[in-house]
Order: sequence, then C-alpha cells, then structure tokens
Amino acid sequence: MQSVSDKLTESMEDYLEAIVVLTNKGKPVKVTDISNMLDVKKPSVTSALKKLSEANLVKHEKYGDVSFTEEGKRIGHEVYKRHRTLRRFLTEILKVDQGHADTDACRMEHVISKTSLEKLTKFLDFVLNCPRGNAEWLKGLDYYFKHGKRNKKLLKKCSRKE
Amino acid sequence: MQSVSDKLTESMEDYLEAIVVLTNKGKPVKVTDISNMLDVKKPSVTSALKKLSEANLVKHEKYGDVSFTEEGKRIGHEVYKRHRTLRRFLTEILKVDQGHADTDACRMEHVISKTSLEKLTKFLDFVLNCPRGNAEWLKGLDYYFKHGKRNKKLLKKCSRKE
DNA sequence: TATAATAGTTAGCTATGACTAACATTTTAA
DNA sequence: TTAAAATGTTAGTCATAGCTAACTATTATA
Repeated sequence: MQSVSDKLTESMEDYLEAIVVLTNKGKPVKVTDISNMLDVKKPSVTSALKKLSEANLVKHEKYGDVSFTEEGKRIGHEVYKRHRTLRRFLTEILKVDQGHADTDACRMEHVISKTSLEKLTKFLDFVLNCPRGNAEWLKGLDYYFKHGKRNKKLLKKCSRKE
Repeated sequence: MQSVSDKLTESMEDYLEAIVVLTNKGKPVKVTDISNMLDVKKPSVTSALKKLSEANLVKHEKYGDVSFTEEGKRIGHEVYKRHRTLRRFLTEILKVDQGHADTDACRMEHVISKTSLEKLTKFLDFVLNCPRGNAEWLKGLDYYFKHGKRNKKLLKKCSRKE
C-alpha cells in the first residue's frame, strides 16, 4: 500500500512534526511559531505550507492559522513518535544529554527504517519495562558509562549464576 | 578546531566512504565502481570527484583512477567507522537484518553526533565484550525479540539475585 | 480610527546534487 | 591497427529547499 507519506521529504516531515508539537500547546499555530521552532525564515514556512496544503496534509489559507487534515495529523504523529522513541533510547539507555539527544533524534527520525524502529521499540520495552532483572543490568551499564570499566561487584553476582 | 570535514555534505561523505570500501578491495578505483556502489549515474560521480579534488580530499585526473589524499583517507575512514558502529548495533543488538541495517547505517552515519556515537560505542563495548553476565542478558533480549514476551526461566534467575 | 508594529506573502536568487544527451577518450579485440 | 565497446566528461536541466528584499495584510495602540 502506497500513501502520500511515502513520498514526503525530510523537510516536509519536519514541518509536520513541528505542527504536532505546536498544536499540542493548545494555541492556534502561526507561521511565526513554525519559523521559530524550526529556525527557518518565514518565507520558507509559507512555501512549505503551500506544498503541504497541495498534498492535503495541512489546512492553511492566506494569513490564517495552520491546522491538520486527518492524513496530515496521522503522519505528523507518526514522525513525532519516531522522534520520541529515538530520543528515549539516546537519553535513557545511552545517557546522552537532552540537547544532543533531541538534535540527533530530529535527524535520525527521517532515515531509520520501519523495521529498525520496531526493533528499537521492542528493545526499549524489554530494557525499561522489565519487572526485574534489567534494572540490575542497567546499573551495570551506567557504571560502565561513568567509570569506563565494569563494576566488579555486579560482575560477581552475574558470574555466580552460571 | 575547524577542519574541512566539518563542512562536508552527506553526499560527499558517501563518496568518500565508497572510495574507502573500494580501495579496500585492492584494485584501482574507477568512476564506474563508485557509480555502481552508490547507485548514481557516472556524471554525478565525475562532478562529486571534482568537488572532492578541489577540497583536497581525493586525487583524480581526467580519465584516471581515484585515490585519497591523507585528509580524505582520514575522513573516509571516520565515516566508515560510524557506519560500522551503527550497523553493529542494528545487527548484533537489535537483530535487524543485514539489508535494513546497512541502509539505515548508511543514512544515520551522517547525522548522529559525535557525543551519541561515543556513547553507542561504549554501549557496544559493554554489551558485546563483557567477560560474563551480559551474555545472559543478551539471551533474554533475543528471547523477547523472538517470542514477544520475557523468558520466565531467565527472569526467575534474575529475581533470585535480589 | 489612524497609524505603527507585527505577521505573512511574493518574487526572485542561491546552492546542492541528482539527471539526460551528446561528446571524448581509452581499452579491447577482430 | 583500427573499429567497436566500454569508460568518462561536459553541458545543460530539474527539484528541493533554503535565503533576502520588497510588498501586503492584520493587529494593537495612541
């Protein structure tokens, strides 16, 4: 099944994602808001909105507020979901700072395959929602990040099991 | 410290990386080889090589073979290293198939920050080179990937420890 | 309510990086 | 050794997506 979303450029995905985030704030979404969020000039926004309107992903009339069509909302949320998954991996597993995590997620969200993203999601489920066991393992990982070597105490515990 | 590499586009990085891989095969690198590897037409290669020559990253005379300058070699290997690290994470941790892993690594290698890549490298060190302990954890992860639920036997082992 | 400030648009420019068509060179083989 | 095949280049086109400058519309306020 082929949909509009398959043809979207990274740039267009960025615009949709920005509109999701701005919409979530509850106020009408303006060209200026998007311009600020994406750090591009206003004419770039106008031009992007024109394309997205033509693709039936957003509604935008001259000098008016910006809103989604159903399809646009769906795609926007999809992109944002990818962003959050990647950011979660970067911050909660790799302990990357918020700044880098957001920047990187923002760029990787456009290029990671569905396949890899599904695996990553499962990975996070496994590691972060584990009833028990993974907590211990995560501690070991954190120690390794902090000190550059393994925590011998944790290791002994592991080895005794075998 | 600012170097040429900081200004390279994704496209130029791709060309350098391709030249690394082709050079590793031991035969002279031709425009056609690069064209095939990157799946672009030959005029695109010629034009890219012109830019890379001007930036002093490759040596290429009309109708001649392609080779690196020292700087070009350094950057090319750096990009390729990023690729391998990402691919390793995708295949060995997430169990993504080779095809998707390579495609994704190829695209993510240009956008991941130094910071995140360093963390990812450490993460792989921790998980894959662990003298003991992580092997058990990886088994649990694999089980979860395969069956969509946790292996109770492994869980019990973990919980006993606490 | 007139006017200044803010917001948004249009037109036109730039760079990147692909492409095709046509041409030039090099290599292979008859 | 010369003609065909393979390889490589040049010139020119296209799409994306940013930008500035100049203009128009909206809004806020004096």
